[in-house]
Amino acid sequence: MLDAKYVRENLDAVRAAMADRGEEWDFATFVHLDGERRDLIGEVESRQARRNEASKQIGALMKDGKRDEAEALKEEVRLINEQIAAEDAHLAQVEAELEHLLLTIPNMPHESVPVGADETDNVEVRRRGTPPAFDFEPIAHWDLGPALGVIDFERGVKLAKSRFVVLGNDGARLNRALVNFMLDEHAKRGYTEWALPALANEETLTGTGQLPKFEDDLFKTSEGLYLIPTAEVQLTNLHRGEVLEADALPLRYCAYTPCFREEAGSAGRDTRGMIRVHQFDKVELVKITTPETSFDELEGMVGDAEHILDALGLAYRTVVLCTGDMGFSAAKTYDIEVWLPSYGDYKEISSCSDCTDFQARRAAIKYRGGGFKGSRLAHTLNGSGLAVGRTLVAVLENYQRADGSVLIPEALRPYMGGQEVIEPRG
RNA sequence: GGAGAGUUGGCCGAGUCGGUCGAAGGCGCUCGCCUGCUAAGCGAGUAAGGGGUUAUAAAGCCCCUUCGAGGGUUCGAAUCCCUCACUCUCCGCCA
Repeated sequence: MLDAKYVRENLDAVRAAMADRGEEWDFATFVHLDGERRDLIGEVESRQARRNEASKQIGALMKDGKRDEAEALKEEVRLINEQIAAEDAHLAQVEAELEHLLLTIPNMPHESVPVGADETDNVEVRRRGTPPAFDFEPIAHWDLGPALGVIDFERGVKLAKSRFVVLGNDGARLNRALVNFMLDEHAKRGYTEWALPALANEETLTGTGQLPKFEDDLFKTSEGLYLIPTAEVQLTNLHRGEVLEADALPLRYCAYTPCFREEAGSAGRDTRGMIRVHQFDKVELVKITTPETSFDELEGMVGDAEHILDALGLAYRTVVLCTGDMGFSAAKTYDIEVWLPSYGDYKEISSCSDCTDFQARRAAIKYRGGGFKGSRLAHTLNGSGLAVGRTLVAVLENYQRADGSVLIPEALRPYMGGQEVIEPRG
């Protein structure tokens, strides 16, 4: 959420930013509601001030036994209250509309973000590793997985519905190895690990920006709770409504959770395999920091995510998303894309964003003690480190061999009981 | 799921026959004084959000709201009434 005052005082800049994002937003209604709100507040408050004054006088008069004078004042206050009630109702309606409007405007892109319309305008910042050169025709994971007995698409559909998958045998074990490997590596780099609820309430999802605008992307329970689409939601909201101490920052958190996405609107995209599914595992990184260090922390977070790919020996490239491709809450986002032979291209495996104070304002995450009076909004960052399902896919596809087996990257072997190869079933 | 107790400022904790309570006291924190260093001591300040004022710097000043949330009674509610949420204790159930 952007600050109403900021929008009011920087209308042109915000308009330009929304144009860069390719976003429509109702500026005219905002200006109207914002002005109306302030007018109403002025009126209501001056009446309240008069009422408070009169009430004090009544108290004093009653003490002095001047009943008649007190009664006259009581009558005046009754009238004032009627006026206040009417104006208050109007004000509440205006504020609700304004609030809703503000909750639907995306974050301002950082000045370093390239302006562009869509993913073709993203800018590559680095490329590491070399895609494997196969002396045989590599098999896509949607064929390789079932052949190895490690991925079962049909049974995922049977148990739940389409776009759910089952991992079995060495696949289940590899998945667990990846989770543990990632968490251990991030712990070494200063991230504190958390275990979190897989469900979250409306306030939590509003805090990080999924609600109210993107409810269609979420699974919702009959009790009004939502299945989390990412651990970012929980890690960031851990400190919702809190005032943190400046010297405790930055907070660096990580967590493994399952993630649930309705994937509404993506029918027909990545339909084969387990690239886009309703439930997947992810290790998430979140930082809460100060405005001064936030963009440095973003660079560090990207490095932490890339480290996992380096350690697994997977080829990848890192891109800065342009204004038109960035997510709702982000001021700047780096995507890390891993090489997938089945796509013959790099495919997103991590997305690291600096949300500046956008989520902090929604979630009231503040800090104090930074050499200023009172408290200020913190900055929040989040990044995948990494999407486990896609990492598993990348390992299978990139480490496959001519005989149909898959070599296990050395870094993972300690997590697989020393196992070095996944052999075809049978 | 049933019964009872509770929910006050960064933290702890006073505060019910309704007004002088945004709220005693303590801790913590900030500034100043004192002090060979440290410790202790002394003085002042220290909730949040919003509106206005000012030069759309900072500070200040004025006003409004907020004592879990929402509603009610009243000229006036932290204090009385109702509903809900959460926490704790006991019982039940259970991995």
